[in-house]
Amino acid sequence: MIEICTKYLDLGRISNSGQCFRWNSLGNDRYSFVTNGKVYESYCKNGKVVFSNTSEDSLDYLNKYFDMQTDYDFIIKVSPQDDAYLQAAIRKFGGVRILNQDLWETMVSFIISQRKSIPAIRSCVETICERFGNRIQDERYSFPDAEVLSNVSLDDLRKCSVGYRDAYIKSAAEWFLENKDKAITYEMLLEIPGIGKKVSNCISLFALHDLSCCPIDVWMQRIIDTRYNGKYPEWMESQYAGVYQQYAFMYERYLSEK
DNA sequence: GCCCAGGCGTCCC
DNA sequence: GGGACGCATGGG
Repeated sequence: MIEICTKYLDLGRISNSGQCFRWNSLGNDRYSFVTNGKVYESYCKNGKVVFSNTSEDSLDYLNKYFDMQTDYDFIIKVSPQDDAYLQAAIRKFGGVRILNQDLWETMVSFIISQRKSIPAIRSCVETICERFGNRIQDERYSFPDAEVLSNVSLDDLRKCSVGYRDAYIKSAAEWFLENKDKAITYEMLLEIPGIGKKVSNCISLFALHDLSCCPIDVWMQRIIDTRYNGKYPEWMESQYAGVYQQYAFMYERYLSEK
């Protein structure tokens, strides 16, 4: 068992943040998630986040995964104080951090994400893991690496409910194997069929950890149209745009559910 | 059954 | 460079 202490780490909200698709609620505010080829279990106790089924050798990984080196206090402090909408979003979702996720898994997850709901993305990703990943424990499987998916037939990919994205995934696998020794950038990702600005921004934010990247999906466009009269607010072009975007994305979805 | 989803590629102007 | 259109599929 290891613990991480912070006020900006809300497991429940992170699990529903739309940046990760392999988190599950275990009930009683406990969550499991698959990353780093392992299944982690976590809960919050006395202001600390506890990882109950792992030891010190995962501490460095989890500190990186949960972005503990970034000062969210500062990011929130320098946000525009006169923007009532953004400040309300921060108050509600300030416990969400931008995760440092695996590049390859994030590439495939967000290629799948286009024109799909978050539950549908989770379902697709989980099916791909069950069919092509390695069994870790119980019914949990690792995310298959690029070499494995590059050798899977389009038919077998399509059986995972990815639809027309099957060829995108396969060409992304080949691209990734060719470029795996290079430093991948936002611009390079745009070369891959099926990856446009929005998806490349998501990958750059959630895997390359460029906090200035600001994915504009249907929810963000709705925010621009209805909350800012069709004009991009200043914070969308700031150096922490991706973080503010995450709060706003979740806040707008939250408001629509009420 | 209908509508929508963390969009993109293509075509056409 | 911008706008219309088709796209596979599941969840609500």
